[in-house]
Amino acid sequence: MTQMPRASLADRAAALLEERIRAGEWQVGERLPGETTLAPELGVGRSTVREAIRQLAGKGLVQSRQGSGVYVTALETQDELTEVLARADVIAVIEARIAIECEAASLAAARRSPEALAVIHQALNHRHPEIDELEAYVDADMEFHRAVVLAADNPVLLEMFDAFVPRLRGSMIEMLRMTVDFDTELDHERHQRVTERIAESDPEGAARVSRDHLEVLRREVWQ
Amino acid sequence: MTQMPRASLADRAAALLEERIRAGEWQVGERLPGETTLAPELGVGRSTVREAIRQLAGKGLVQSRQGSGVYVTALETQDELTEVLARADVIAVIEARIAIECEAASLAAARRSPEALAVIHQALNHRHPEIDELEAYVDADMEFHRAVVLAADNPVLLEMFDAFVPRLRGSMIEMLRMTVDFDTELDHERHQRVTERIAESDPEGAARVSRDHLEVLRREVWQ
DNA sequence: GCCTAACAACTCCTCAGACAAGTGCGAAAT
DNA sequence: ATTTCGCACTTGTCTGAGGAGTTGTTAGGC
Repeated sequence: MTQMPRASLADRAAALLEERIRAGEWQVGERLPGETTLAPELGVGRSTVREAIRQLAGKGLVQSRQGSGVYVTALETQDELTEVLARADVIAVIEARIAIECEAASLAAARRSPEALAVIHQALNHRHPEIDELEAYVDADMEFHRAVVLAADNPVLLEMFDAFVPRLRGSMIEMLRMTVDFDTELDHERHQRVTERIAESDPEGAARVSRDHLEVLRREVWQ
Repeated sequence: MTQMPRASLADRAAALLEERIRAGEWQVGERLPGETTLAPELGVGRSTVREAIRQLAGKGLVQSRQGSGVYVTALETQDELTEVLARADVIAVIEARIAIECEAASLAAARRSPEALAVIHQALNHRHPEIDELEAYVDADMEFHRAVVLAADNPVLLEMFDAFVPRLRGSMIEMLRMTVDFDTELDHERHQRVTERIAESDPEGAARVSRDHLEVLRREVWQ
């Protein structure tokens, strides 16, 4: 019987690093120690550290930038859809959002479960137009839209929506920072209209209002 | 403006190898050429080839065995979306298809590139209502719908659609086998209407006709 | 005080060469 | 015929040397 070959040093180094990343030793976006630091720390040569890092890069956990360092990009391995999303431009993502959310709003209106409606209302109340911090505003916005998709009671649509969020968050914040005359009152009003249509069991109306809302977003970005 | 740093040699080598693997140059279980062969072939050093292979190993495409070689273990990485799709029931998938394809038809009508339109027409001609083999009929159907999504010119929508196809193919074939009085003439006519709306640059019409077509499908399944 | 340019000290990227460790095959010895 | 040995070939690992890009500091000019 042949002995099971123990895993290579690079494999073990990769596993060790992955464990430390998942444990939260470095947050997403943070930089890992340099190769020359990690090598003696892990008790291996520099090229072995490099191969370990490449392995994690293949899994989508880290990303290296020449001259700068190796950065944590995610805590879980990313799938193909998020990979496509990372490359796609914002317009394409918004168009896909229109597809998902209009249908979701329509289905939500058709199904209209009282519990799901309560979640939507709750998310709507979190969306104060007065929120001054951009990040909090965008997060509250995403929470509302997710509640709508959740109300559609379709796991496929939800999975797709969740793939969008991390990609869009940054762009939305940046966009709002650029837009000087963004009317939060008007924005909030549009969300209220979506909620009303769903509450009234008006699928077509819900879809239409959702579309109008997101088309505004697309135009904002396009300029 | 700062220049976008081009991908590293190792990244490009990995992409090149991945492409050749997916193209079927080596079957699952087969051995890749040795590092010392690949290095000059790809025009890079041996360590660079090693890092490229590590990257693919991280994605789960290959696996290396010391003293023996590097072997192909899979042709595609298991996607989270496809995992969800595998569990989701057919109704949920069709609903998601409605979301994607209506918007895609609408965008296709709005953009209406002559080349994409030609592809749609070609796919439509492949869809003879006389096709007696169920599998061929469904494949021709999928080809047509994919052409529509392709015409939308949105990589995100296309990725999602492609995730649907393998999941739906089997169910569609089974469903058609059950449906005794399936009217292929009527089915073909509906596809023609979609094509016409796109050719006429009528986004709303294209979306509406697409929806009607898929709603029929949903009702067929539901019963 | 503010901005810019040059610089130094990092970082990762790539290569070449050397040797270790494991595999597989064929020839030689039994 | 079977076993053993050795050789060729594979991946694994380390090191040293530059190349290339980034970042922070510092000196100089405005």
